[in-house]
Amino acid sequence: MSSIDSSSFPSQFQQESLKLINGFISIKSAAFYLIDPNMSHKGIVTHNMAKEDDKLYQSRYMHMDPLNPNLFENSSETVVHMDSIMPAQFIEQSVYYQDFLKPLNYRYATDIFFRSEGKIIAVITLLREKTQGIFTEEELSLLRKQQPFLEYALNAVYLSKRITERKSIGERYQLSSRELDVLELVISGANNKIIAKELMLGLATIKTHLQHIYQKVGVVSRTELLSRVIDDLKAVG
Amino acid sequence: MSSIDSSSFPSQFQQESLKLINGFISIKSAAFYLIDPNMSHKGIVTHNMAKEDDKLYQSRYMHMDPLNPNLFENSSETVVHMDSIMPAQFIEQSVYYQDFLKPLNYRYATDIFFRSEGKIIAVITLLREKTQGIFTEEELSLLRKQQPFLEYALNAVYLSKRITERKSIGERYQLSSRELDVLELVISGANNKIIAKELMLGLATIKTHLQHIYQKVGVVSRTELLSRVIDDLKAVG
DNA sequence: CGAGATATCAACCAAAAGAATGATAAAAAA
DNA sequence: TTTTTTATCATTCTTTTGGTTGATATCTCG
Repeated sequence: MSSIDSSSFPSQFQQESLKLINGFISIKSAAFYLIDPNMSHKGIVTHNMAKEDDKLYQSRYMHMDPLNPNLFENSSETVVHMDSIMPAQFIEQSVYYQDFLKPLNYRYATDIFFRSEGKIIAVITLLREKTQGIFTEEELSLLRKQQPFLEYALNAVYLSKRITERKSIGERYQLSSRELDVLELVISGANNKIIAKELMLGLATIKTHLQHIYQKVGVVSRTELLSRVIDDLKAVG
Repeated sequence: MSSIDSSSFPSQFQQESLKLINGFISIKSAAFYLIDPNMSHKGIVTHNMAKEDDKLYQSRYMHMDPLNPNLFENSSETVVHMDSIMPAQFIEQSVYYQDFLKPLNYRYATDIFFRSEGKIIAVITLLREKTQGIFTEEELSLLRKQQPFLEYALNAVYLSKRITERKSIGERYQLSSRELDVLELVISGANNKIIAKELMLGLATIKTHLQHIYQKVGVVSRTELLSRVIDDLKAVG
């Protein structure tokens, strides 16, 4: 129970997240979507919701969803309630509501967005039927308090899983070819004097290159730089 | 000056957890302890609390703490409030309160326990002063709802990495447990001063431990040490 | 019990790394 | 063509790390 099967890891994370939220606030259904770079849904975990409903949503109604993540890509909102961004009459008259939500007996929708490096990488959708009432400010506030930790944990899990599209440090931080030469030797354990000799450069030059590498990578020391390399390797392994 | 990169720091999980809890209930101070098999404190992250206070607790008062994890090892409690398990007069007359809590201006204490395979592996201690009032049932209930997810995330995100890493490198080079503590922080990118602060040791002690690590691993510098760790990770992956 | 390992700290010195500034020249990009 | 990036190096100063020696206390294993 406590140890983790890495194969089921991401979805278990999603399940646990939904369980957590379900413990806090009353919902009819919920879904936790992982989003890949081209914004098609992946790794969907649902709570009290038929998979077909999600399929329908993606194929026919996603583009008209007022909570579509695309619309919030450039905002910093973490929790968005449909009834907070548009009047009730407007919602109830919309095609999206009449054709999609209403037939499934949903009335209130709230999305929680999770970002990584500015981009939305995951969304939790919470759905309520009419009788459960609107999402209150207190409930939304609770969700907003919860979001940062979920986002942190998600990144710690999800990002380390995105091995395929992972780029090496050099590409990721746009190091110049000479800087890469230096980095390679640093990783091999060489000190500056040895690097200088190896590349037939002055000691000062190596130091300058290193300063630039630190800047680009966003670290302040050789130790942190190597630490970063180790993290990248961990993400692969 | 040289601040460490918080994104790779091992204690970030603990920091985020405390931030989360601090977001929805009022506390004066908090601490997140990781506990190793022999129940000595490790990896302490505090919120609004001096490290010395924790040191004092561990050396002098831990054994008389009514919320001592040892006392709950065989229970399944997740959230325990001191005032829920004993009468107020009893607490206020106890040596533990008079000599430890009171001088530091604490009155109310609640512990959250996290288990792995039945054993308590981590504890969050929440402390309030008298004027903040007792922890209410609603607050305790909120914490009990939060606990399972934190426990899951702790086991999944945080500890799994930490433990495997510790074992592999530690066993290969026969490092002592303290040397591993230092190595772990070196790998995280910390410099000696920060390691000293984190482990609450003198700078000289860290240097000595490092010398021993260098000897055992067969390197002559921090850079080479990290290089070796990178190689080892590559070999595994 | 005693030897060796472990954990802690001090003081000192040397070497390495890092920070800041400035300079020159070629290459690339705008 | 002008500007920006890259590559090269120098100087100076501060901080960090490494090397050594030695001290003390605890713990563990034979």
